[in-house]
Amino acid sequence: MLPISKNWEKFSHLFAREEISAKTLLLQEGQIANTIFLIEKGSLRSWFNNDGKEVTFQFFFEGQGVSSIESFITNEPSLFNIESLEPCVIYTLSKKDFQTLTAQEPAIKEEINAHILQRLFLYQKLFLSRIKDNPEKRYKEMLKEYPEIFQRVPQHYIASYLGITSVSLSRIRNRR
Amino acid sequence: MLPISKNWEKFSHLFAREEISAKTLLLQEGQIANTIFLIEKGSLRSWFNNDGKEVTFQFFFEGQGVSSIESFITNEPSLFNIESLEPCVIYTLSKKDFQTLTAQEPAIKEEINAHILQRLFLYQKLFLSRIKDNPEKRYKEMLKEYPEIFQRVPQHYIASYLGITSVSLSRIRNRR
DNA sequence: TAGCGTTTTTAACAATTGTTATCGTTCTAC
DNA sequence: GTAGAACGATAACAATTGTTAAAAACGCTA
Repeated sequence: MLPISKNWEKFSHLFAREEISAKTLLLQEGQIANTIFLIEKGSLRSWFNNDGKEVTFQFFFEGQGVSSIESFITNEPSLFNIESLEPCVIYTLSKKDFQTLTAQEPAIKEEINAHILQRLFLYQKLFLSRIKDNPEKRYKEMLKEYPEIFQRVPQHYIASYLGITSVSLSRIRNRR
Repeated sequence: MLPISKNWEKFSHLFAREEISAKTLLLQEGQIANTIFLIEKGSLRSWFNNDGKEVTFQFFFEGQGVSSIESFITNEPSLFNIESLEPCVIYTLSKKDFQTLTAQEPAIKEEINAHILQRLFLYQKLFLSRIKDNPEKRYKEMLKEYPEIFQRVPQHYIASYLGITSVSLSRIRNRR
């Protein structure tokens, strides 16, 4: 999630509003990210292909800013796809405009750096969760912490996120 | 690993040489880290207690700088222990001296920031490995990438690092 | 080198998850 | 509104891992 603050609002004219349908690919694995997306309505997920299997590893909702920020910053190919889960209203910001913006507003550069740190702390947390907890415990943790996700996201994506098959998640959910 | 560079050498007088035996606790979970360790000889591991079970999650060798850098910087209690695997020769740097040092040498502050980023990228990599790969694949990856670790580190610590029991690792190793 | 604690292997069994397939149900696009 | 795709539950079976225990191998040191 990019922290969208006052700093950004002054530049709202640089953002383009877009309506997209569900399952729209906003960024493809291997491409260099040249856009930042802000979600006004709807949800996105990031996923990558692992030996023919989709692995979902993050969900995004209203108010969040989304990008393959590593790719966006370093110009390296993105390691993952960004795709809509529902019909969305998003605002897009091109890299060119982003550069204009950061040049004029160093505070935004700081925000981006803070954002990268946050992302990486998230990975740390997720990694430790994988070490410590089995799939069932991770499921319960997720249900407790982010119950709203289960209301909006198809279960097989959540299974993928939890590192198990949808069959296994279905079993865990119906374990008395 | 802290990248120990020329910047540090000027301050070698601030480091205290210490010889420690195997299985010495250098930092205890819950304590605030107030020391940075440089390994001249020997090896360390970081681990934490998870419901009574030790979980090892990193190994350190000669030339590496080690600390619970998050705790050291933020003064929050460390989330993990640092313990010697073998008899070691280490150099220790106190937080006080470290602060003197960073005040005089901003480049070292930069190094530390870069180090934190590196650490977090490591978590990202490890997290994705946990998502993508089963224990057997992670073992093979580790054997290919870091064969030297297997020469020096007891197998049950490696098993813990891979997220499996030592029994399971033994089975995987002896799978024809 | 003898003894003791640590580490690794092996075994048997239990629990969990994966795989494949089927079957309703729900969603979506036309 | 209907057809086809997507989704969730379930079943049967296979594969993997966990658990517990015991024995074998190893390494240190007295």
